[in-house]
Amino acid sequence: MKSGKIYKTYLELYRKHGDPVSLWPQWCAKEKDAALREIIAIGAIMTQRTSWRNANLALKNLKKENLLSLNKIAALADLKKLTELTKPAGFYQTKPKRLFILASFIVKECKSLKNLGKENLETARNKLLDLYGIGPETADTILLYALDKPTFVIDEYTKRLVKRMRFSDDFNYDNLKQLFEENLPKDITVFQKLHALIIIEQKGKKHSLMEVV
DNA sequence: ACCCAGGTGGCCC
DNA sequence: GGGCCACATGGG
Repeated sequence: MKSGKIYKTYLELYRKHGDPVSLWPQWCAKEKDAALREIIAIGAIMTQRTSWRNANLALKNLKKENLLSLNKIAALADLKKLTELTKPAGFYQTKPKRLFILASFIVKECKSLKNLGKENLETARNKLLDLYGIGPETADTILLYALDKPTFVIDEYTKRLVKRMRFSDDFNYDNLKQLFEENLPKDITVFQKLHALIIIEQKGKKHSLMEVV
């Protein structure tokens, strides 16, 4: 493809919508940095094929029970409580299990999210992809937003943009990811902001998770 | 009574 | 290895 089209789109979206501060709920902004990164990792699972509104209900339930923490989730004896609290996010047979597996991996194998972030990007990505319930989009969301790694997230919104703008007719996840990464400055804030702007462009700010409190 | 929402893993061929 | 399909809740 003609180089620069993707970056130009970023600049246009930025001019149109302004700085996309955060896709995460307002109440998350009050969290401390390390806690916010954990919420993002947990939220990445809760939002799988689920409206942000419902994902946010699950996050708020976890917060109310003081379980919005990888350490606390990993320490649970069974999935009963997780199942009950995350029910609004749907898929109650799989999401609690996925969440527990992710939390256990971070706590037991890595010791902390921060430690996972010290790994090389590809190593960390492959470790996440090896976990049950973590596919490329969830892995990249965690890497980009919770670990500040330069990896581009491809979701349904991004695919629709690619289709509409005719950036590519190959919708393979890794190929699309590579296309964006090759046509953008290797700058995590650009990756983060473009992904957010793509969503705002298509849904409108009023529907974003940010507004759901 | 439909349809859809930050996907993923398990089938099938 | 690509193409379907089930999975579940809450809102329009």
